[in-house]
Amino acid sequence: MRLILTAQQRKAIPELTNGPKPRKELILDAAEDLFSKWGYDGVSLRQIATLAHVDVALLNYHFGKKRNLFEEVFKRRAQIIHDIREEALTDCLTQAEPGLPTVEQLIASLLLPLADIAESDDPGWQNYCALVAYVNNSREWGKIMMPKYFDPLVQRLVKVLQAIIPDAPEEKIYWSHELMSGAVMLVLSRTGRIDILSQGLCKSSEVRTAIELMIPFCAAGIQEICKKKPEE
Amino acid sequence: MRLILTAQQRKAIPELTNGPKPRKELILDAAEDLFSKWGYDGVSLRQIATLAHVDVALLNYHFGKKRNLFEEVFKRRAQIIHDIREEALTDCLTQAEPGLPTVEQLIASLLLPLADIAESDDPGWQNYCALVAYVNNSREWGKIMMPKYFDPLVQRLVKVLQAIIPDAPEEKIYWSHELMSGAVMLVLSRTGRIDILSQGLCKSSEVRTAIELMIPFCAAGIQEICKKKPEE
DNA sequence: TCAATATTTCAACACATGATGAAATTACTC
DNA sequence: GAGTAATTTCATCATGTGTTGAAATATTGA
Repeated sequence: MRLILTAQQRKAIPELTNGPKPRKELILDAAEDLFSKWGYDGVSLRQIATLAHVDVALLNYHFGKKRNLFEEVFKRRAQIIHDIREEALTDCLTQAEPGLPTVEQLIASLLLPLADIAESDDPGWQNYCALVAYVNNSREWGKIMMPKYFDPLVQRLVKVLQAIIPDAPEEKIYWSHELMSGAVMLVLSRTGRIDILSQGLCKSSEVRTAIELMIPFCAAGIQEICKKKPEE
Repeated sequence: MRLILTAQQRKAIPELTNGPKPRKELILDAAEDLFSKWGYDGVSLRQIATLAHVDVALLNYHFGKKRNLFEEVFKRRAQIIHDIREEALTDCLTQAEPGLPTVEQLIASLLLPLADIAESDDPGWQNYCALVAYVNNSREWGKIMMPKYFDPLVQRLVKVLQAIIPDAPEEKIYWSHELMSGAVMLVLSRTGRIDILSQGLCKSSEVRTAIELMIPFCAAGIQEICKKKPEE
């Protein structure tokens, strides 16, 4: 049996909405799925090609080397996710005017969009969230991809936090973000560990639950370590 | 030039303390180093053999398949790290008797040993910490390795937390741990991201700094989300 | 000293990998 | 419909992979 359909055959199949997806996107979808689950080195081009029902050589035609395919997968949704979160942050700030939002409001504005995205109907977005977590924890990719697409927003967050908690030393703000970031990323990667640990009581698939708890958790944490210590 | 020394040659070199390390351990050291940096699939047996100055076939002789080598690397220090932390936890509990420790004391008893280990002089321990973070975030390894060597202690932690905050719903305790766990693991993996983000103000190599901030951060977070909400 | 055992090396295997050039097919434009 | 450009397939390359058996060497114990 032949799983790889010709372009003709694919056109003949009436897709859900309208017309077939371009093969270039099928490849990105498959790559996103596999990379998010097994990491860059854990996936071969042939696995991707098979999942996308496409010839291996086509990956090279559309994306060149493997590294570049990975970057394209990451880039595809990076801008979208950035824009959504930036808008939420801006809304949060304007709503608080002429004052400033609370720490909790601020954090919520950046985390709630992630919950929406991670629990979206589109499995592609779910995979992508796990991919971001993978990249963030990766030595090789983190320093290349995150600064470009995610750090600008973090810098804005840091500035606002400094305005809200003016006494806080800058490094504590950065470390606070690091801790929050670790929590977010672990939740987004949905490792299934908490399911085992809690014997089914908690499910790592319930990203929104986790994020809604994370907001007060981190807000309290940040305020705790940034508050003025009593003289010792 | 021949980098692979015979056992004879190796014996001739007076090692720092006493006698040469058995080759089996040299292999584990090299594997630990590389696996912690590049992950399971990112490292080949030949890379490990080269770093250990050892023949490739020797890896198979001592450890069998690659998967097994990885497991042995993980196991080697897992028990040690568990025992250290368990003792610290027990100490914390006995010191608080006949009462209970505070949330902060409890968390500190489990996190401070990690700071000691991660900032140990032995680079092997530093690598190992990053390896634990890798395993914890990994789909394939997390469910296999963590439940066996790390979860028992977490279960004890959960029980004590429930005793300290009796009103807290069990799932919130588990989620609290998940969030803390994410923060710890990101710090232990020392990705270098915060160095870039903060333009050198914070260094991901300073694990102790991060962990000392993390303790009040998480303690406040846990108490915040576990406290009784006012009626709405 | 010598046999038995454990360790280490060597050479090679079958297979998977990323990559590519050329041919075949399809899509598009006039 | 012919001709051009874009897309897709096919066959293949060189290299790297994990793994293994057999030979060589070192170690141990009597």
